[in-house]
Amino acid sequence: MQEDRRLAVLRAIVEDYVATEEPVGSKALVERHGLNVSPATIRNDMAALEDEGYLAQPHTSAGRVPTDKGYRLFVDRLTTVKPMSSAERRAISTFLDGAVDLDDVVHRSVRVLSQLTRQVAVVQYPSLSRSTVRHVEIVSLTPTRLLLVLILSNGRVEQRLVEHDAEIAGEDLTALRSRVNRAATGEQISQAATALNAVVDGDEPTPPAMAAVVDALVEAMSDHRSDERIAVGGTANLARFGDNFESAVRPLLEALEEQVVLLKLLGEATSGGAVTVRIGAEGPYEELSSTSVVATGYGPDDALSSLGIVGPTRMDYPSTMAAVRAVARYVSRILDEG
Amino acid sequence: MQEDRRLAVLRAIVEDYVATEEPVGSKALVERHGLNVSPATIRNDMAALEDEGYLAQPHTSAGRVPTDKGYRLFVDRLTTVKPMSSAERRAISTFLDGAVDLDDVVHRSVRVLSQLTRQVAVVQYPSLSRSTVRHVEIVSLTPTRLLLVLILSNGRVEQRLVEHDAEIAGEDLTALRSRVNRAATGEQISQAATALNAVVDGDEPTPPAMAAVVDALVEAMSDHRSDERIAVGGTANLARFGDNFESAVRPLLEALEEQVVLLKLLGEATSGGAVTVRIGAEGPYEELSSTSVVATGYGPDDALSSLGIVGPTRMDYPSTMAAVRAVARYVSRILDEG
DNA sequence: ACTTGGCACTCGAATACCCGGAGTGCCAAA
DNA sequence: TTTGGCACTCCGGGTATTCGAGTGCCAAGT
Repeated sequence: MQEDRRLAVLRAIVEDYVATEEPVGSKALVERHGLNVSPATIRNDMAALEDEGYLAQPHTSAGRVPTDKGYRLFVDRLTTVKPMSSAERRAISTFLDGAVDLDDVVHRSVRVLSQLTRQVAVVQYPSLSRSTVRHVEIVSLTPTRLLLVLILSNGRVEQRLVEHDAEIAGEDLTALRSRVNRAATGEQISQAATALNAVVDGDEPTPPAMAAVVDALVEAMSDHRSDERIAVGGTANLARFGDNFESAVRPLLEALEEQVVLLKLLGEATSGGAVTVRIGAEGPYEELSSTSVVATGYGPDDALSSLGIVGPTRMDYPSTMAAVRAVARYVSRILDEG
Repeated sequence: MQEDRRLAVLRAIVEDYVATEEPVGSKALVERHGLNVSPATIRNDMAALEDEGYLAQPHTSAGRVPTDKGYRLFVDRLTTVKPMSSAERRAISTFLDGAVDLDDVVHRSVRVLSQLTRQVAVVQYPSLSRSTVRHVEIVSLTPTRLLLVLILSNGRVEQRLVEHDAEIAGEDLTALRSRVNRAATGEQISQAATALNAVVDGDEPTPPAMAAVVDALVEAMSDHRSDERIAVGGTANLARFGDNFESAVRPLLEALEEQVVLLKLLGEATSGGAVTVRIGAEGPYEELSSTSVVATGYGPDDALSSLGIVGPTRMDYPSTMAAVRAVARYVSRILDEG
């Protein structure tokens, strides 16, 4: 009974604080929400919640503010991710449907996500590691220069230049091309790499430049630089951080340029289809103690890559989570079709 | 005589103001710099400079601050772009030499430029329009799907998928490939497009899918999306804008995401090898009235593309211009070699 | 066992006020 | 044309005061 009300109070405080940006007091609370009790009762509850660490007072005789722990409880137990309006759904789909290639999908996703949430959006490019080899093309640019083009199932195209000493005859090149494709096409990228290496070590006589070509391909496959690419958008929304520029915005801007940090943050989210929320100092980055990350995986099994938003701990979690989830779904669908 | 001193005063004020961020008064001026006159004299000069619009007073009985016009005169007539220290030169070259591909060059450039100037750096990707076609590859993915790979002299690789109805025999494909390459290879991108179109309209019988292939290639060539790409870095330096977040930083962040605006700003700079400076409201964007752009072209003839920085009007122009110029030169050199 | 009204208390935010000092403009003398 | 002198202005920072929202606690009520 009382327990129920306490949770209701916590929820109400979170909602009010998110909306007003000001510590919320007992009186205002009971007025704004339909609690049928007196302010004094609420005060007792608030005191209890504070003891348990869910609320905090900026200073004596000010209203209460949710702590990280309070937000945590809020998102874990008090939140029902509210569905997006059909208008929003339509906006997402039409905007994303206009994309012409992979890069464009990513860019549009960042954009729509940042506009929807009015936060800084972050989208990791689809990672190589899960995708399969669709085709390998080998082109002779000059007598001693080969261009390798590696086409992957996720739409990404990597190319490498290979120099070699001996000239290669046309038919050798054709043979090389077909052998490489036989070994790699259709394989997941990691298997493809080992399969290619096996070809070189095998019994069949290998054309002269084979080793160099295979090396370059394997390197291109295991080069996860493109795994690490990230698109960021909506930085202008940082303006709404309002106060504490030096303490909050600057470290965030720095983190946004340090892709490693971002990847770490997003990475935590890739597991299991749900939307993940990291609140305040829960992560290992102290400088980001006043920011939260809402992220989720996307792509097949939600395991291809991840996307999300970064914002102040004081944010509208339900809407934000809904937006992140919705965008992730649409992106997944589009990647599936493409 | 007096004219000379006035200019010296203007220069001194600009330098002091940039360094201290505070309006500079007559007394401080004559102390800090070796002017051999009394403060009263300086006051007269300052009053004159104010009449002419080069200085302004934030309020009565405060020191003077340069106006945009003042900065303009400063960069136009009072500035000798000071050479970079050899340490800085070395830093630039070693950092840039580590780049592995075109994207990497661009990214590293933004990075080094933003660190050097402690401003927001902006680098436009090398534009297609000036580059030549190095090679066109046509790969048959499935019987009815062709992959076109267009390799340009600036290192960029564009690819397009083409669907067609009729199946294409291997020798037809080879013929197609060689004819396309004969027409396009080595040509500037615009000429290549017209040459390709000419092939289709010519007398020789054209293989069935020729038209579709040519169309796709021409479209890829005239698709200037990659012209419009831009890399931005060093946004964390915006923190040093200090005051006026809403009025200055927010519009800037928004502009940084509106690539069109950035391109416009950079675009002005592409002409004639020198470093261009746009100060405050000189451009068409009123929201950016307290920011300056320092930019220059790079690449052969400095006409390939452009790079620069965006920062507050109150910035150290000589150093900044030097840094921009130095980075542009190194990037040009690297692109030349690659 | 909760809830509620009352009441004294706290503390930040806003307001008013004052003061010092840096800076100016102007004038008369050099 | 330069310079010293002088009266004046005005911002920034410090202090005092007030105001009010909000709290904690207690005793009474259900």
